[in-house]
Amino acid sequence: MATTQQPGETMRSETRRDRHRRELVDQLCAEAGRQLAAGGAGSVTWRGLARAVGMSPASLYTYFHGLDELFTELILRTYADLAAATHDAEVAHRDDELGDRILIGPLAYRRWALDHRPEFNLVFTDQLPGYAAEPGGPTIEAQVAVFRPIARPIIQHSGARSVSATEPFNDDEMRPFLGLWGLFHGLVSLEVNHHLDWLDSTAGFESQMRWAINALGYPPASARCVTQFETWVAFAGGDRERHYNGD
Amino acid sequence: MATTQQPGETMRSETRRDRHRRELVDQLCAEAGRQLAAGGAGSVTWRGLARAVGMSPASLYTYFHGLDELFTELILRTYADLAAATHDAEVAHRDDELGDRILIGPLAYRRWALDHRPEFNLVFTDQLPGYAAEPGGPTIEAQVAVFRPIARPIIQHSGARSVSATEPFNDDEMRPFLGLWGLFHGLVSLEVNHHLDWLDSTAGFESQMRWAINALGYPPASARCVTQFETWVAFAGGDRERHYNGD
DNA sequence: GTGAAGTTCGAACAGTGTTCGGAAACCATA
DNA sequence: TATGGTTTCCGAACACTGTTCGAACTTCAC
Repeated sequence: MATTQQPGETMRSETRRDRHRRELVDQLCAEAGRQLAAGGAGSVTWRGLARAVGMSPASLYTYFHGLDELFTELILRTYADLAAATHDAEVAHRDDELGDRILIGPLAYRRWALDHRPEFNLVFTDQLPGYAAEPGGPTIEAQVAVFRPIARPIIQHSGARSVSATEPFNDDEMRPFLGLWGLFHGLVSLEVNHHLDWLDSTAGFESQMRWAINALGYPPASARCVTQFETWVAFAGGDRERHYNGD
Repeated sequence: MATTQQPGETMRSETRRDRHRRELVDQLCAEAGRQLAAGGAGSVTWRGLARAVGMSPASLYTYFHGLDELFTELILRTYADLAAATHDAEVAHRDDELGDRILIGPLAYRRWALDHRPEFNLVFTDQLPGYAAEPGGPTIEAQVAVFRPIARPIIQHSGARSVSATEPFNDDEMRPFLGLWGLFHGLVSLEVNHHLDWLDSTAGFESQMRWAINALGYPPASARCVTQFETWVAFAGGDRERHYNGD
């Protein structure tokens, strides 16, 4: 269980144990993320994790109640990384025209997914049996944080009231966005799992998204939008990468 | 390795061992399908399978080279079951109007997925590390068999030449279908993995599909199309179920 | 300094996939 | 029908896995 400072508690100074605990939890998550990226969810193992940090397998139970709890923490951190990717992309292209701003979100979503295939599957498909995010749980907010930057251009354009950066969208605001989400999530999900290897999936994704943006009544994105985004990723994308691994 | 009669071999009468082998492979796949449906891919286990059929774990290596080979066979059989679902739905509604025929495919796709969540994830996401279907492999044809009945109304309507039931579609015919596939696959994938629990996903799916059919320029599906399909599933769907489990 | 709380570890248990050698059963052929 | 080769089956073993327990050890708050 990742211990976070409860809001009601008295603010005590961080003790020596607390810092060690915090650093070790980060180290464990980073190592788990490495094993996940290397060999998929099936190859992140309790004993291997203990071996990587030089401790006994039994000792790890001080920091996580078991493999399930470690996976939920890993899911939350992966959500945060994906949210950072979509957020950074939206911020970097905030001054572009509307069509480009709408296209940027799905592009960032796809780029992150193709660079983090096991993480994408870990977050979006049930790898463990019988696991379901409880309605009030932190998974929901993490999910909203992923899609807020993608939906912001649309909602800012359609809605009369402006949308603040921190205020979460409610269901009514999310619903018209459902179709677009389904489309690019489906295409990305198929591509991540090698179901679109028989075609030029990059061009296919771009053309499908342009068609959808047009069909929804928004102005078309510029021709240079995709290449502009890719060059931005090439320069700014590397910085975030170290941020994810936590070391 | 599921031994099938090679076309070049001399046709010998099925010996006692051959029948026993065939029946046991079917029994193993059926049992694996049961464990998969019950607890997800992680809970179908080699020793548990041996226990279920009353044999030693070592003996199973006579029929499958290992857990990976059993999973690929299971994937193929699951593909066949999903293909049967979409095929049966298309055949049953072949005389409906164009809009309804287009909507029926995604409805059948979604219905099967919600009734077979672990199977859906097994087929469409990489559960094992480093597995990728080879280009000429049987997975591709199995995938085409799933989508041929869904795409048939569209291709029959748009293409000048008629499409036979057995002839596979080529890439050019599949590409305009990509957007629709991405849309309903994405929505279903999200729904299967409990990412749409916060809304009425049934109504959302229906409205999104109707919108897409309209945006693509096809006539709208009738209002009673969905309820008609569901009642058809309630009567005819039960028959196919036994067909899948193989017993 | 003292008692409580947190941390670490070794040992053990039950479970897993897989390999190997030998003993049966089966089957085609002589 | 007897023979020889192939196929099937099993017990034992190996190297793993997640998890629990109890006892030592360290750190913290008072």
